[in-house]
Amino acid sequence: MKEHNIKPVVYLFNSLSRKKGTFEPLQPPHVGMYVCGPTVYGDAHLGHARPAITFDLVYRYLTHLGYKVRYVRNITDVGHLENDADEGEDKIAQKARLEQIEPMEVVQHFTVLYHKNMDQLNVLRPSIEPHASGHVIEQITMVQKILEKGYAYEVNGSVYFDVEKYNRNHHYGVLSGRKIEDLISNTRTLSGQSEKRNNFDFALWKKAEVTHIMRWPSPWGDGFPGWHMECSAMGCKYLGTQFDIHGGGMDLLFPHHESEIAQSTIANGKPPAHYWMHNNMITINGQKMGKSLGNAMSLDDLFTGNHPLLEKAYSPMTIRFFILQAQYRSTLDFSNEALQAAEKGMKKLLVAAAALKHLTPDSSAPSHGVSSIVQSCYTAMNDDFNSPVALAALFDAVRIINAVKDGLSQINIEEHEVLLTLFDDFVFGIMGLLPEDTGREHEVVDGLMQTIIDLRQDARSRKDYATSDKIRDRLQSLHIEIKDGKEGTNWQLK
RNA sequence: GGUCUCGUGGCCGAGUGGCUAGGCAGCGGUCUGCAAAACCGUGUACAGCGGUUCGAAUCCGCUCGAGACCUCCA
Repeated sequence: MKEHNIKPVVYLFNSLSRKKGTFEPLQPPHVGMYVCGPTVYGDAHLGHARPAITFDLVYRYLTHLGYKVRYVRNITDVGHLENDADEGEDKIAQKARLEQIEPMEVVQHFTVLYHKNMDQLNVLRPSIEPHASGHVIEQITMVQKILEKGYAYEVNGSVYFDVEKYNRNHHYGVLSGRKIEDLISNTRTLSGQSEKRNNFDFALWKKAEVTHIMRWPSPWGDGFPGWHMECSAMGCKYLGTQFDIHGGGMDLLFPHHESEIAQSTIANGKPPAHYWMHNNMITINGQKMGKSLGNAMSLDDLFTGNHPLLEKAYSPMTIRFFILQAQYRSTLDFSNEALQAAEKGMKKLLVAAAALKHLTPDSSAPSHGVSSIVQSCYTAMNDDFNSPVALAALFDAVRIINAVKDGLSQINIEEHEVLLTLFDDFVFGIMGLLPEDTGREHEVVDGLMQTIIDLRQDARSRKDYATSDKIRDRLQSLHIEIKDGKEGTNWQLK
């Protein structure tokens, strides 16, 4: 483990117990984490950013603490069952038919787009990113195991999980808090239902109709895997039959994760994950944002400002900061006002981070109590990854940095070092924020700006304010902000 | 209908029994040729009603309101 003053005891909220508890990996220092990734049949939207950033934070923080994390996040490219007019048709296949192109072409297109957007958000790539389509054999094998154990039945080329039988000696509903009796009256009528023994049984393998494009051969004929199979099969393949953390959006709690638990428990003799973590939803006007609700905002829309709900474009880092300003288990309400507040707050933090590097420490300066800020950051993150509280602590440091920068206070060498480390670790390493103007032309621009600032300074010393104001106004119209301070003049892009 | 969650100041958002969360916006001041930025100061916020307690935003009950899941979804 990396050396820290703070004992790295992480408390996390486990959806299984609905309580916070200490995080104890099965095989420390190794941590296995599986997170449900995107179905690549449409643009990546704000809703995809939340789990990606949430679990990126978890990944970064656990890694920072010294854990060796294997982070697996899947790409769903075999589709799930659609539930509109084309009931039962594979999502990917449906889109492909519409566009008259190959399903895998659709998959490729949206996978590339997803990766691009995630890179923009500075979300680290997971250790392994398995595709469901590349693991059909593993899924078939797992279905066979469940059949052998007698917890599934084949009907007409499809295989279903026998929930009622499972529930006799297990609890189908441990995760979501449901009771099987409640499910009986509440399950919707779906195609193929008549084949099922009970309408709450779920498909492990589904027969492909002749028109179905995406299909694979199996012992039960041509078909495709059931909705929950891929995560169980791939999680098991790369992390073992039991691993530490399984994550995803709250909307996946039931039936997806519940069913994963059931089928893995039968296939492997034990439930798959020790800790289940679920991020909450992003809302628009208090309502969940979702692809199927038609109110989803794509990440490209956000980044370009090209959407009727958007007053302006918001940078990827603004989106990241916005998401980190809420604890992952809370809903986060979207609005232009909130996004603009996040934008300004983040800028303040990043400007201070840059200024920190150029502070001149004073060996005789008294202490600012910086170590308590460091402690607060760790305490916050250890408490179920409470990023907003950690950010609040960082803003305490911002105040100190600005005071020193303005010559209103001094900082000693030790505390300067502590702050440099803190910002490297937390702002950049753990929160994953990036300064936004890190172009290659940066140095040139810097030089040009310095020249202009010097000229303006000359004018000012001649009291030629007409010229100095003209320079400032022209720069202003280019969204370059001139800031005169005690230590000289700075500039930044607005 | 069933299961569950939430309701915090102008906005976002932490906080789970007593100690200033924080950010944005606003107001007053310092600095500045003017400004911007920064800094300092500034808000009797916890949906309502009742209960427990020396003490409740925090625990309990009820009422009202909002949302999620039960169907693919992050």
